[in-house]
Amino acid sequence: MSDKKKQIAIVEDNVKIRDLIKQYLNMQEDMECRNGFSSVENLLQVMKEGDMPDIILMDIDLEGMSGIDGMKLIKGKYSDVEIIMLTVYHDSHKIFNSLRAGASGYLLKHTSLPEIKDAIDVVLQGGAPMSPQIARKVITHFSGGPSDEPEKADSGLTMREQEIVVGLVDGLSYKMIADRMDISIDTVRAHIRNIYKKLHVNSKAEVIAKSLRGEI
Amino acid sequence: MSDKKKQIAIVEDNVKIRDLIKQYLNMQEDMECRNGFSSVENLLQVMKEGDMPDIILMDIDLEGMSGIDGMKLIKGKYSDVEIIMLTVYHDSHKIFNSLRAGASGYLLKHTSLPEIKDAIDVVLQGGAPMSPQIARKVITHFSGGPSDEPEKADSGLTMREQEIVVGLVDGLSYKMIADRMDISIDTVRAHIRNIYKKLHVNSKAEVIAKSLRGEI
DNA sequence: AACAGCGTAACATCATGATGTGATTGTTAA
DNA sequence: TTAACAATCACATCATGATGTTACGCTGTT
Repeated sequence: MSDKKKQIAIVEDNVKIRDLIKQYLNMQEDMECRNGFSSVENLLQVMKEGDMPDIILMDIDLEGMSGIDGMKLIKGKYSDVEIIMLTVYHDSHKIFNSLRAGASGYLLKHTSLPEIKDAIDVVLQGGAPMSPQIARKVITHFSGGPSDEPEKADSGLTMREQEIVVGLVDGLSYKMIADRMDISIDTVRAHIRNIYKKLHVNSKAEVIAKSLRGEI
Repeated sequence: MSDKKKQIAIVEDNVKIRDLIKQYLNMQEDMECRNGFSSVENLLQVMKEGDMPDIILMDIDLEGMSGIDGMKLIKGKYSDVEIIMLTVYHDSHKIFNSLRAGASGYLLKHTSLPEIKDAIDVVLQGGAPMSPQIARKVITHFSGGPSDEPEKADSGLTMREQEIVVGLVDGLSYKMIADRMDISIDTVRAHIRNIYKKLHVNSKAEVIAKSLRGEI
């Protein structure tokens, strides 16, 4: 790691909070926060003049340009700046818009000063800090899926049959499935026969395709 | 919160690791880990008998059914169980498959025991624990955007070979593919040989699975 | 001109998959 | 207590898939 102090910028319109964070960061060995800004416009001004921070702590709810729009702009121009969103919002829309726009992390504002410091360290090490509540939303979003499938068409497969399907999807042969499930190959055949009947197919390939299309 | 101890289950094929975690969790006030399992199959057996854990710590790399497949099965049947994936993999595919399959958290295995305990607490409070490195990958994925899929893992398949793959995914036999493409069945065989070589697989099933996972 | 890669094709051989028939055990619901 | 169904296993047979080897014409590159 370079021993040069990392430059941190803060964009936050509440002066008290801003100065508090700024002071705290300046007490750290390895970071320096020269500038605090009350708006994205101000920050951009300074960056255009060549004063490039390594990491930006950005509030979402700002006067003028929003933090999210600001981030898009900044990421567009200076793509290697890391930006951590700092906000009171739990709102999923804001969170996902931020992440999509390229945020490196997303912290809730009740985060303590040491935690903010830790978050910055995490980003410097290539990680992404996230409050657990935020992570939960992200994951829920994933689970819900991008195009989330309405219903899982049950197909009435039994436990055992589903396990067989899993084996097929994993690309296993009957023999390997039999070994994995500790049953005979003829039993595997029997199950597969029943699966074919229930799914109205007649080849391994179709079962795999159906399964991976979420039609099982 | 209820004052009843939360039931934790562990699925991990390394007995040492499993027992270590189990012991540690049992030393906690508010959690109990009665059962450790070496495979998803074993866990499912016990769950089927009505022994329902609140949270499952699940290794990804297991004998028999993989942790990801296992999670899909479990989430399908018992959707309100929380599952935390525990793994050595940084591999993006595994991570996203886990999250999509409904994992409540994703920890790397070097995670310390107290951190695992904290992770469980986080889940119980409705959050989602995530190692910073994992969070980073998730965010990067988001930044890539939901609509665009830039990673078309090329695999270097030729036009003709891709047509063959389409045929396979459609569930066609060699003969049917030959007819559709108006070539001989031996040519289909030849193409498929080359496809297998390029994709490092050795069955129709694997090609179909890869293709439908967007890995081609 | 020589080389490499693609698309085409044939022949052979063994492994695997698909399907029919039939049977035993246990659990569950009518 | 039947009847239905899940899960287990066996034997048989034919179709399909996997893999090795070899070969020819075409195209683009060195």
